[in-house]
Amino acid sequence: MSDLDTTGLRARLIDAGVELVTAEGAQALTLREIARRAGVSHGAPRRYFPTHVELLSAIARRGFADLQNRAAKAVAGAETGPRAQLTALAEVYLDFALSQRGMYELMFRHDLLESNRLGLRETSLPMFATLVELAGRVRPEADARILAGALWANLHGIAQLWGWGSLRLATDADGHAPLLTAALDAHLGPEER
Amino acid sequence: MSDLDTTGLRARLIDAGVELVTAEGAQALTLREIARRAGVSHGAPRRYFPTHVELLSAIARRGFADLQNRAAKAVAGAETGPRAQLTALAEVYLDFALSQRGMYELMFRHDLLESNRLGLRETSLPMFATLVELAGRVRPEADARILAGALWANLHGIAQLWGWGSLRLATDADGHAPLLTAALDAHLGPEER
DNA sequence: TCATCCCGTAGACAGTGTCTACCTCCGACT
DNA sequence: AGTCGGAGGTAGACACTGTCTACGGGATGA
Repeated sequence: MSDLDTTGLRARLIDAGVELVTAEGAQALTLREIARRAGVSHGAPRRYFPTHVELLSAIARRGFADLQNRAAKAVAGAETGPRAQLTALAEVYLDFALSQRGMYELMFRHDLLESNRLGLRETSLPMFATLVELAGRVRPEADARILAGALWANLHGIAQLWGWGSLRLATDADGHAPLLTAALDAHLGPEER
Repeated sequence: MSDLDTTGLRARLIDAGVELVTAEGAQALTLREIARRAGVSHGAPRRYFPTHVELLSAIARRGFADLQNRAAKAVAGAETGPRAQLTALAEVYLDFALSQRGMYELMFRHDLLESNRLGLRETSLPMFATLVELAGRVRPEADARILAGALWANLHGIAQLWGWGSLRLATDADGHAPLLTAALDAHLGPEER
């Protein structure tokens, strides 16, 4: 019944979708193609996902969970101190967005997901909570939620604009790194305070 | 031949597309529906736009031009001083993104546009150029392109995350304003330096 | 007058998401 | 043991999409 069931068709459909979006991008996530890759007819998914959107949402939830895991691991593995942990979190976030482009794209394609109803916002919440907590410790004088929200927005914007080439800089060799450090320095203050 | 022709079918198709995306959002921009609204058969657009993507790109170019106009007007109308002009530019940018959601969404849906080939990046460039110029005057010690890029990314992220509800703050009444001022203060320094 | 294109029509085709009728097991109940 | 019922998947229809191709018609130019 839940996504943890690794045997049933439900899980196989989600698996196929994750592979597909990773390999081919969000626009490849056709209901019929997912069914094909899962080895069933195009009508079968309807048993478990009444609509295409619900299947895509289940796939996106996998992405949010993945990102959440990476973020938690990064924070735990970083040197202590909120600033270093935030840096690690931000690096992992951008790395995820740029290495798992298809999945990241899906995760923020609100027209493809049941964004408003339960599920997705809840899944992305824990990462934002740690973001708020760490941001509050770095700059106690600021509104932690605003600070964290602005920082998240900055990361998201870098991922999107850099990710598909809207934003090209003179220093192409460095990639997105200078943007990331600029964002961190701006919102959190320079590294050595 | 160009988008400026207000009589031919080419311009009528773009007009219909702009109205449609404004009223119904990006996913409503069907080739056939645009043709219907322009009063022609579904095969007619092919004369002027060999593919769906090219028609959508022409519509998006209208959006970029509109945004560019608003930005220029905002900068011209603001009090002198780069910081005030940047604030006005940022406000206009966010206002555009949130009031013209469908068009803004289309403008950054790279899977729908001929993003790489000529046209779109060039259209969004002048705004970025003024962004770079103003940013360089506010903080001469920083790399202007990096600074402008990071700020643009922040605006874009706020527009996206706030725009469809990924980012909800405690202070719902204020809307996105605190995020905007946080971003401006972070990248440009507080208002009174 | 007649030939030539420009420009739009109309139909076909494969592919899509959704709906519905059916079929085929397998387990439970009498 | 025999039968019933429903869970779970199949298959076909439907309306819609983007693209392609054959066709028409009307103005323009030789």
